[in-house]
Amino acid sequence: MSSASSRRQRRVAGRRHDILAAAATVFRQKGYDRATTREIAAAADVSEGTIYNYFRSKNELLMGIVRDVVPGLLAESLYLDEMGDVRVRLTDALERMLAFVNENRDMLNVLVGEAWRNEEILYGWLSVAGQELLSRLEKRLAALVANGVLRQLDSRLAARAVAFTALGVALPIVRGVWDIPSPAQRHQLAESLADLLLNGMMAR
Amino acid sequence: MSSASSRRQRRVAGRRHDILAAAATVFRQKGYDRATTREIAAAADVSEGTIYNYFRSKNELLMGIVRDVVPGLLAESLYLDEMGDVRVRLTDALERMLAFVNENRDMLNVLVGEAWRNEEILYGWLSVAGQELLSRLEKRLAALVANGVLRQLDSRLAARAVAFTALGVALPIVRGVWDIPSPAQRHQLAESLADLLLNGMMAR
Amino acid sequence: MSSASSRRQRRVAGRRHDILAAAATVFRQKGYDRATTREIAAAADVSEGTIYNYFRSKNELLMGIVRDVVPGLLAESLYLDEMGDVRVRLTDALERMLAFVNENRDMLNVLVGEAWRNEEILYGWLSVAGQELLSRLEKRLAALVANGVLRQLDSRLAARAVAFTALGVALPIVRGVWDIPSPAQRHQLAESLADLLLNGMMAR
Amino acid sequence: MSSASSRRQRRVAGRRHDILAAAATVFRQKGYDRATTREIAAAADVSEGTIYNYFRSKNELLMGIVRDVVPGLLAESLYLDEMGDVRVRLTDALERMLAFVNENRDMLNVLVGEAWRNEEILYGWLSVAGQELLSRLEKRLAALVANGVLRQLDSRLAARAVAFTALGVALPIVRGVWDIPSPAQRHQLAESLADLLLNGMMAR
DNA sequence: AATGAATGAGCATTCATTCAT
DNA sequence: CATGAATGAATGCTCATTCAT
Repeated sequence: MSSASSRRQRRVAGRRHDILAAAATVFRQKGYDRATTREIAAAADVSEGTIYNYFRSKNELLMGIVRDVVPGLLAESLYLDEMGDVRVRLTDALERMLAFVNENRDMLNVLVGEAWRNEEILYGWLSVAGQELLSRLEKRLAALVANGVLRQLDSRLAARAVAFTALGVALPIVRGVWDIPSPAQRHQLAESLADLLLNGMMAR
Repeated sequence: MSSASSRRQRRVAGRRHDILAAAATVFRQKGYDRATTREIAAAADVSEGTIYNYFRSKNELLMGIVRDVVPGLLAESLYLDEMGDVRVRLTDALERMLAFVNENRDMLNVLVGEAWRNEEILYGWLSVAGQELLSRLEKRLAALVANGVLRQLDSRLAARAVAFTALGVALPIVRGVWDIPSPAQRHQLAESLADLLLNGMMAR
Repeated sequence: MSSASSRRQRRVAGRRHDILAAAATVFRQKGYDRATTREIAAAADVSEGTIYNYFRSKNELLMGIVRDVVPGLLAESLYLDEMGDVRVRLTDALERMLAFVNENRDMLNVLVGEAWRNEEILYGWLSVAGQELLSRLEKRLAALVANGVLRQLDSRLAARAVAFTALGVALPIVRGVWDIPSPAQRHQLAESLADLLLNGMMAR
Repeated sequence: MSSASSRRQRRVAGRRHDILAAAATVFRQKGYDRATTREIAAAADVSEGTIYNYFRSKNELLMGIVRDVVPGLLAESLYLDEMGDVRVRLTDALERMLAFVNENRDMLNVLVGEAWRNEEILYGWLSVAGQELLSRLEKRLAALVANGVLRQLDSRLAARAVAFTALGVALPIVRGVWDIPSPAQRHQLAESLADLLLNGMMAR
């Protein structure tokens, strides 16, 4: 019967996801190296052996997390190409970024922490996503400069400034040293950052 | 004899420092967890046992590195309190920060990487230094706002924006994904960032 | 229905045999310890669980193989009790032994390899078969000595010499370091060995 | 002082040997696969970690045993090239072989047992030693045939017959199913085997 | 102080066996 | 009966730390 087999399939898919979520939690708490497969198994309420029915090794757990997060990272990247006031659009983009970071704190925490040491993750996944984001951003800024909306500036450098400011804001959230901001706080933060980035701090 | 004992002190201090430098190198290459005391001993050209004559544990090596770096972090913090054009001062401050980061890449790499997981390092040292920097920066910005040099803005938020932009720029250097910038490049980068932070991206 | 139940019996017997054959193959390739039930199941085109419907444990697979081989070992043992020229009879016996070894290489390989370690197999089966063979052989030789066909010799020792020579020749075949000899080669080998055993190497 | 360092060297050499001897004992009792490093460590009265200060892996223990045994195997090979009565010389050679087998029962047991499964050991060491022995033996026999001491026979086949007879006699001793023969028993056994090999079983 | 061999707790991974479906 | 996911004990190996020399 399809119901029996599909139920099993669902259970199997569920297990995979459960194990990955448990791994992300333990990796965030202890870091990849200090996390043990025993802890992960306990966190997933599964025996140690079961982990190896779904993943070939501890490292595959990490890679599974990477694969789950990175696509969203790209999908949620800053959209500035739509119509409308540049301030509104930048605010909106920053806000969505903050929301994404907020929702994926655990996995991003693991991802960034391991990328700091693991070249495979850094260059194979995170760096790829980062380059993609930067290049999209640079094109939008160049277009806005051409339109005369933004002043003459090095669009490559400006893209980095925007991206790194966003990174600088996101990191403390991901690391958990900033309390999770509420949606309203996120909106205000995004607005203020957009204001600063567009108008600078100087008095006129 | 004072000369004899001071010579001994110097030799001892030298050994201590050599071991710490070796540990920082190995920690950067492999990360704290994957680094072995055997490797550190080899890198310091010392036996494994000798490490334990100077440090109580592997973790103390990490803490020794922290203690060596953090004071410089505070000493090199952004000085904006002197006289002169705000643009020149901000440029100068950013430039010095980049130079400091450049010179201490190895130890900062270890420090940031471990702070990502280690609450003791994060809250005991890095966070303390960060809070100190932020609070100094906020005071300077508030003073400049009061002077009318800067426009009315949330000085707390602006301080964060400046600090996080600096962080965002520094991280790739520390991680080693950006080539080490030359002094000239650093100056130009600092100038551009100061310009963006002060004047924003908007056309006037 | 008797036909239905006998069909089931045959199917069951078939499965049992298939699993045992698969086990013998995998045991020969990897050795008992390094063979996994998963591999055996795959080789038998059966699920892992099914093995345990026919055998209580992995060890029972080994014992099943033993039980399959040992009776043949005894049945094919050296017959010297018939009439005729002793040289012809010894040649014939050695030839049949070689043919048996050739045909049962896989199972004998497993059997000997495990008997080397496993007291149960060695003493419970192989040694029993060996003792039986030796004692039959000794009796034949003693009779031939009594008949004056063979010279005065320690029939116990002579039996061992014959048996061990046969063993020494058979082992490399079983182990697979000798190419499988053709029937013609087997005949020639048997003839030469019989000649040596009967006439020795000395010039007259 | 040389005494201190040489003492350490001796202790180190002793440890290596102790561990290897313990490994040989456990390997013989349980076989390579069923032997655990924990047991070996206990048998050597050493901690598990210490094993790995002297050997890279469990497999290296096996290889260490191989390297210890094989040279002796070749050195003790059958010398038939000296002057004197062929019967005396063959008896002597067989006797020395039996003595060697007797003294190295444990290590030979491991060696043969593992060669049964392990191609590296079989072809890398045992087979090499065997080929060397066979070729030496064949040359001696050919020379004796040429001298007219032995009758016309296929020296290749005769060498195999002698070697395999020796193998067949040695195996039960190595396996431990024959009680360890006393020197006197070994002499008598060697004499009888030499007699059989040289004169055969036939009445004249 | 310096050395490096010894220690043993701890870890990732495997695999025979069980049992719900 | 057949299946194969789940189990968890067992294993080879690592490495921070100790300590006799």
